[in-house]
Amino acid sequence: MFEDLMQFPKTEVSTTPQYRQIVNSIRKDISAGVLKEHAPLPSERIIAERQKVSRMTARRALETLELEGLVYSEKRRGRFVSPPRLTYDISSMVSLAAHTQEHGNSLEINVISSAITDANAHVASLLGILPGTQLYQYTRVFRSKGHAIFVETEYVVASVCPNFLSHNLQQSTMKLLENHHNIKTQHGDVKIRMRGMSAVEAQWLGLQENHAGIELEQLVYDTNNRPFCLGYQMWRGELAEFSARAIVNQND
Amino acid sequence: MFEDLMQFPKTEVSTTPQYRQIVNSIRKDISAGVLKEHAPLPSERIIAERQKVSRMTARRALETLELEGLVYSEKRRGRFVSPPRLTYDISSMVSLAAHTQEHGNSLEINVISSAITDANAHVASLLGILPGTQLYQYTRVFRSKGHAIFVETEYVVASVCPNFLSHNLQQSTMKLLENHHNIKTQHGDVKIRMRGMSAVEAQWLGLQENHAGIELEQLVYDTNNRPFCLGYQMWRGELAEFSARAIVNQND
DNA sequence: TTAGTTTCCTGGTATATACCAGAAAAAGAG
DNA sequence: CTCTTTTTCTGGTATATACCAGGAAACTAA
Repeated sequence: MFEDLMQFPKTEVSTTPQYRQIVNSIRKDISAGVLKEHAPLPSERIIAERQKVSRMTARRALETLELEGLVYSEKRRGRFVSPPRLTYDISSMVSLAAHTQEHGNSLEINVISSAITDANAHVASLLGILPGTQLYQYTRVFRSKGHAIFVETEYVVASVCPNFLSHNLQQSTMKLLENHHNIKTQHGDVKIRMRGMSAVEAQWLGLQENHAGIELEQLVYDTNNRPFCLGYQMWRGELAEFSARAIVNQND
Repeated sequence: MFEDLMQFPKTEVSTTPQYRQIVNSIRKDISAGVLKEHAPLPSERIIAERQKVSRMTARRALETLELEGLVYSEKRRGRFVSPPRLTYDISSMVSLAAHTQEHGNSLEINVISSAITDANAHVASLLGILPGTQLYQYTRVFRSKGHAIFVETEYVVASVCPNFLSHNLQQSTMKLLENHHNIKTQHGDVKIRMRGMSAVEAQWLGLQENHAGIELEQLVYDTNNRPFCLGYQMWRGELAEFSARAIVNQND
């Protein structure tokens, strides 16, 4: 299965570091399809043995592949080949859940927690409300084919949608608010940044702490131009791709 | 200067790993302002000595801080505190160069290379031209206060702007095309993804290979709805934040 | 068959050591 | 004072070893 690893001529005095040679070899196997998506990679110890390097060197090679996004690791289970990226169109504020389901790709939603809370200073200032105002807060994990893609925490102003939490949260929030509370979304302000995951986020996604991810902050406005929902999505960086359409400001 | 590192009670039998305790300690110093932006962190050897851990453990702590984006490293010079993120508004296709300069933050542009090339299959398909069509290709590094932020490679269809490369490329491309070639930008399709840097990209930015970054792919259309410019920006992930505005599709 | 236990395998943490290459500062020469 | 050389400091690579904790599979007793 991992023949390429064997053939690599280590005798050849190369200036490229050993760990990087291993990286290249595995990368080749992945792009050639020898290793398919979600397939387990050889373990640190096995690579060390086959390549005649120390385990720490093998480890470094695998960690590099993780950094590149070609490989992901689950806590103590092993390392696996990353599947192709999932594209999320942030310009069309349509919830990913609705979008993906319409296109046949299943997207499972797990509700981790839901509660009524009081807005803290940060959330309050973004939502334009007073600190202490009642909010619905809930956290959901989104999976595709059994694999966690991202985790989302949303804050919804409670006064605009009484008994919100009594609904089934395993669906698109925007559609839920539209159908049951007559709130129409007008637009959203989105911010995207790269960030290391916190301990809880990593746990929710079944990953190793400090896994690199992309955070998506969404502030959603209703047709009265008032913000009513704030969401934070933490995506596995290697699985995500975001698309947007930029319109030129004519009076510039 | 690094007093906090000394006081940390390592005797306290904690379940949190030593390297993570060091991470927390340094993180505290950064958020408290003891360590200011671009300030050098103590070296691996010094941390190892002071904290009475092996150098590899100190190293792991510093690498974790890099993953989190709080710290960046320059090749063999040392590690430094990351400055605050720079926000780039992808919705208003205004070039970052123009935008930043209007707001007083200087943004220096270094032209690394510029040439006339033939479109390869990939670029051609995106630009809607035939492979082999002549293109202007140029690479520029963008710096703020002397620190590299991102590197950009753009491909412009040569036929629409003769003698394009004779202009000074140390300015906004969109404005240049508008002023000298009467090409007006209408909109752009943007894609954002996290990626490890290639060797050259890292070199251009003065960073270590496999530094995590964010790639921004921009396909720019003119008022005839024809794509004329393709750009790839590689941002230092810890320094970038992208904002966009999403408009809801009413007939959804 | 099923439920529980044991064993093996995985990565996670940690140490101590060694040498290399490049950046930068210190020392020396003119 | 400037230019060159040397030394020191930085991270980068690499080895060999050790023990731990949790997942998974195999084995074992009901």
